[in-house]
Amino acid sequence: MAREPRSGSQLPVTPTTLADVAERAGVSRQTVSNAVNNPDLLRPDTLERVRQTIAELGYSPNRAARNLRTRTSSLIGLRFTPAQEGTANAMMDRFVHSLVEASDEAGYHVLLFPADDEDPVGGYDNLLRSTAVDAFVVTDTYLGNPQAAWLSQQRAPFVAFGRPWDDDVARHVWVDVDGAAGTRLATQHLIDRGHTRIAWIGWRKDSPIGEDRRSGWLTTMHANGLSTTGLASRVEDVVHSGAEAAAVLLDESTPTAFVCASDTLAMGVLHTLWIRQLAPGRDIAVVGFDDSQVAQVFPVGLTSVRQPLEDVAVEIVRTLRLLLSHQPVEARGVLLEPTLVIRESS
Amino acid sequence: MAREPRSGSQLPVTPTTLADVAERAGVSRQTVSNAVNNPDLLRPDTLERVRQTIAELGYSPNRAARNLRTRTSSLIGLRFTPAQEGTANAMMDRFVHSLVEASDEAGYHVLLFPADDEDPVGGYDNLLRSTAVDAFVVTDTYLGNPQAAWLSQQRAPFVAFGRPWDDDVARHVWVDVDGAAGTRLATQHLIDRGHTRIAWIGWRKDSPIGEDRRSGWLTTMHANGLSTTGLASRVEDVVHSGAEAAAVLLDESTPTAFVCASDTLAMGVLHTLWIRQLAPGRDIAVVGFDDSQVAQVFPVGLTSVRQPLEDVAVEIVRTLRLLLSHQPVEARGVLLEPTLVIRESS
DNA sequence: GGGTCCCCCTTGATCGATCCAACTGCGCTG
DNA sequence: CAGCGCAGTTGGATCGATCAAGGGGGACCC
Repeated sequence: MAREPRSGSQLPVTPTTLADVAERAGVSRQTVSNAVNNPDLLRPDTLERVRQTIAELGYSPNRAARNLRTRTSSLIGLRFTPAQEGTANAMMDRFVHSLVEASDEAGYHVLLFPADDEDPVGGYDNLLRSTAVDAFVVTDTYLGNPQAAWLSQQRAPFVAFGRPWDDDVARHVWVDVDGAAGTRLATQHLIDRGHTRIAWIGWRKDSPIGEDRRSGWLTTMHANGLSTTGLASRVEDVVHSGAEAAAVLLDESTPTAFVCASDTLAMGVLHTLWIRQLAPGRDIAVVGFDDSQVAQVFPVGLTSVRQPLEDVAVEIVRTLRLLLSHQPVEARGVLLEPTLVIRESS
Repeated sequence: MAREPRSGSQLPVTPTTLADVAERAGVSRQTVSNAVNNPDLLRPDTLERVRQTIAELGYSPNRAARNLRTRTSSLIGLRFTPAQEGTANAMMDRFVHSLVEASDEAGYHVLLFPADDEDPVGGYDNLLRSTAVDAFVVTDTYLGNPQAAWLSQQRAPFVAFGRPWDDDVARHVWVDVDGAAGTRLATQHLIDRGHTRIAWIGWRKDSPIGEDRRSGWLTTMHANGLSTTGLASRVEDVVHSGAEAAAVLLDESTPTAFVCASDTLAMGVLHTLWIRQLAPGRDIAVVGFDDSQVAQVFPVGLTSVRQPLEDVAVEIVRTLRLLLSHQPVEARGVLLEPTLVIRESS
């Protein structure tokens, strides 16, 4: 089993194995394994000697062998939906970045696999049965999505980013951001600035996330004794629709501020203001949702609700570790608070 | 070795193995393996019988065991740089999506690992030595970046998205987009629309990518007999700088159009136009680079150069497969042509 | 002196796939 | 009828790690 050490820093044809280290350090394989995984079991001087040999030979445990024996992979699967080019998608990308960071700190890597429209659970099934990943992070848990239910049924460990809105079925663990709290922040911010006629432009009624965000605006308005009649609009999540809705609301209800369910819709409002020669922030205030790049780069900075995606990722990874180590999870769901990033538009 | 088949569609505690399939189908393990990996070696009726058993038991080969034996992982490593929140980053995210799709079709998955600023090759080294990935895709090959050179030296298979600009050192395989061709398209488009005084706002001189894009503008102007004196500006890639540069150029050289090295800078130009009450597209034309979401969502759609990232990803995966199967790669580098997405701003 | 711990380390078996060499029919040839 | 080649199949070894037992030796106690 003797092997040549790495010449220079060149990778050898066959990488160093645990047995190589053992022989060189004059100990058994198990001792080397313990030096890596259970250092407390070794006498300090032995540990030091083995560690030095590991460093000398540039040894890293073979992932495949370890995975085979321990029946784990240190990989977290994430279905990466195809680029749809909207502001919501950009939010997801920011989340993926956070997830990669958080996972790494817990010793996990993130494995991406594509979405297959025809077979929504196909990718999951494959990775699960071939024991390629330890767990999943599920991101699209909107109403009627089969993934979460399917994974639960398979007893596959996973954490969802997003609440199960039809909670009579779902019994899984989740982390989410309180959208209503976000729009409450936004609305209160505008009220504090003296606005009283604050309009809402949101998504269609069948979107639970949209209705949640809408409720934040609604309750805050009412809590402040402000009327909301004629000030709400529900449209498709595209710039064009946002612009139209803003035009109609301006004509019919003369609002002085807009709270939107997304930055995309807020862009639409800004478009209408532009056409009507109204200055955002001075004439009319606008607040968006998601703090997308558009909000940041836009010449007139767009005030927007920002989801704490870094925290979401950390919380998800923390929960995953509990699940994987079969420890009890304190709460089935965790709800995090968003923040308001204030810019020139309000 | 007898195991219970899966009850219903529930995942068993210990998944089905190749030996289970063999026993149930009344053949040897090797025959099952061949049915999966070398179907031609089996008699049609045997193959059919084994395949049916595989389907019945819901068998998928254990990834770890296969990886250990074959010394491959079917994983492609990609360093996922932390979210810097610029338009360039959004471009990378779009590329990752394409890469996941292209990899999947070739039977690979994408493994993300975070960037460590202190040790630029740390993540690579780890994955390489632990044989966790088969190859890498390197995305940040700008001047002076050590990754590519280091990987080459380690004889690690990888393909770069981006040319090695200091090509006296680099000898690796790459795929890139012809930035100069993009700005040529943009400039010619503006010339065709009757513009003669077309300004350039680009990055600082030490960016080879920026200089490449600049050259496309320069050569096209000269090829059409147009002067470029006083029409070029090199600044930081932030909105603010773009706005300033546009203001200076407008005052001093009265251009009627702008070509920018990025959408970020184009946003700055739009900002200045907004302040000066100039209508983009009607009074002054603007072209950006990268076709980011900002360009698409902006009320006045921004004309922008779009990189064919889907094609880049496909080409990268194709090249990787050649590398991994030790087949000769036809060309050390492949240069793809971008397209111009024309919107209202020009 | 001898037994009992405990600490530290070693040995053999194992995870589940693929590689390897050998083995079995079967048809054909000399 | 022995010998040979070919296609299909077989059991055993192997990849490199961890798991589960199994010592050896010193300290300590009776």
